[in-house]
Amino acid sequence: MSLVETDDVEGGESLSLHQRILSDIRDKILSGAWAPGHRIPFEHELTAQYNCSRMTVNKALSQLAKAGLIERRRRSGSFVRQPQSQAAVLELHDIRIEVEALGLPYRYERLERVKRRSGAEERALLGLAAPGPVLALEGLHFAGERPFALEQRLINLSAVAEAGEEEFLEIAPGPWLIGRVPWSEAEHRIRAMAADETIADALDIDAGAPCLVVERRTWSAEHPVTHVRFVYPAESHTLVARFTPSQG
Amino acid sequence: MSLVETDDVEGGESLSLHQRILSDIRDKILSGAWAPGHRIPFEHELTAQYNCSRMTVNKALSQLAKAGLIERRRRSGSFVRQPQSQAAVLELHDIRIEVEALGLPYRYERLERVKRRSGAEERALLGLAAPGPVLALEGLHFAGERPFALEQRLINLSAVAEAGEEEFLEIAPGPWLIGRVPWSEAEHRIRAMAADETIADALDIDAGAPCLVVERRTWSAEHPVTHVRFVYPAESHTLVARFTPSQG
DNA sequence: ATAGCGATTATGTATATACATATTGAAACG
DNA sequence: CGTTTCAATATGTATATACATAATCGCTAT
Repeated sequence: MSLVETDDVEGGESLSLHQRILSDIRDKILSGAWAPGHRIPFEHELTAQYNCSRMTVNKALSQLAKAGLIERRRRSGSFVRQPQSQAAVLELHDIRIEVEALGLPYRYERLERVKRRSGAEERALLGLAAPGPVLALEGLHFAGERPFALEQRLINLSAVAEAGEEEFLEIAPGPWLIGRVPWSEAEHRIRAMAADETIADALDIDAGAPCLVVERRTWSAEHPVTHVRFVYPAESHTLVARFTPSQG
Repeated sequence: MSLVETDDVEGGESLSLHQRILSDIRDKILSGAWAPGHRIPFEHELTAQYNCSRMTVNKALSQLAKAGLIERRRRSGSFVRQPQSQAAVLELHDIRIEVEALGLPYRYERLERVKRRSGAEERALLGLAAPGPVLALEGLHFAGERPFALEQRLINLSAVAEAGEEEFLEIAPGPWLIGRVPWSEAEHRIRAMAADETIADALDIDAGAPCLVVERRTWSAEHPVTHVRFVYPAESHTLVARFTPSQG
């Protein structure tokens, strides 16, 4: 069974066998050759076709199933799934890195820092059940001399007590938290908003000007950690997400 | 080796063994118990610990590595990776489904449909190298009686010839394309914008009002397929993305 | 000392095998 | 005729094993 009939001169790359099987099938699906609903050859057929063991075929098919490209049904076989779930990998970069990528000097400046017990609104933002101590921060990210983004943040001090000791005068709370608290879950909300007086003032734009607002809530092992709202002037910012339906 | 010493009364769920190993390790990492850089027990240690074969442990560790939570080094072992890459899974729903989820009747209405050779600007939007036939569409998605989103779309007719035959009078091009052309790659751009005259008119809002703009380019096996721009009035729309750093 | 070499070790990939589990289709039965 | 039962089948998971590959450690010879 391991004669390795090198009759497939085509590939010649350095892919492992199960990767080659996976990508062959994925290409058939993406090229449309195998339409949604089409039944993929049974494991034992692929086993014969690639002259390999079932485990190897299984590895490829399991991954395709996890990627959502195919659906596996016992006794029936594996089928190309109907609608591509349009799941996109959206990477939200560190603002410092974003700014420096523009070739501009980066600076963070704290505007406000208040420690208090969470009110009802703040509990809602954080997803907290009971009141507790929170740290409310407001700061500005600069690109050169111009304000690049306004940050309004709540930190749940019950989850991250050390944050209470930190001043955050020139270090942004984002990177500080990342290095300290591993996150297990997060939620983004992205929307457009007209700048109100406060925001217009901070960002040095006209009141009513359109802004992109990105809100993020983060949990670590079930505990709410932080809620942050970034407000970008519309001209200065675009979120870009590039992605593929599966993960190869 | 398969005595299955049921000494672990704790779990009791219905997870497969490799899933349990995976989630145990993931929890240790996410809880911070194993900090970045920490060396994870060797495969043969986990093999002993869980009283299972190396293949089973390997399956768990391979998946953690693919998810980016750990890094594997030959001869050295596996290590918790440094920075959580903040990759978010952003799902962009079908607008029809979004509207119907709000309990409102959905309707699509075509505003414009022009077939022409692509100009320079359109080639840039689509990512086309050479000029070719394109279909330019403009349409409105309604939630009840109110305009919900404006859609401006270019379809590369060299890639999807059949689209040239379709009128798209009441069927939105999005779902039509999804069912016909499998996509292999896409790119999103998300930004805020002030409504210009055309947009304000179509969406029945004031000129200058903030809008959320989502642009998407899609490829199928290297060929540019379509470029679409959705414009939402700021009040009517928020993108939500919920995600975890790994994929369990 | 140090450059080179081989033994050791952990991971990477694959095989052959085994049994569990869900589902289907057909035969047996009331 | 409808229902139950059962065997066949494809996937799901796990084992034991084997060899490949890369990196590191320690020894040796220069």
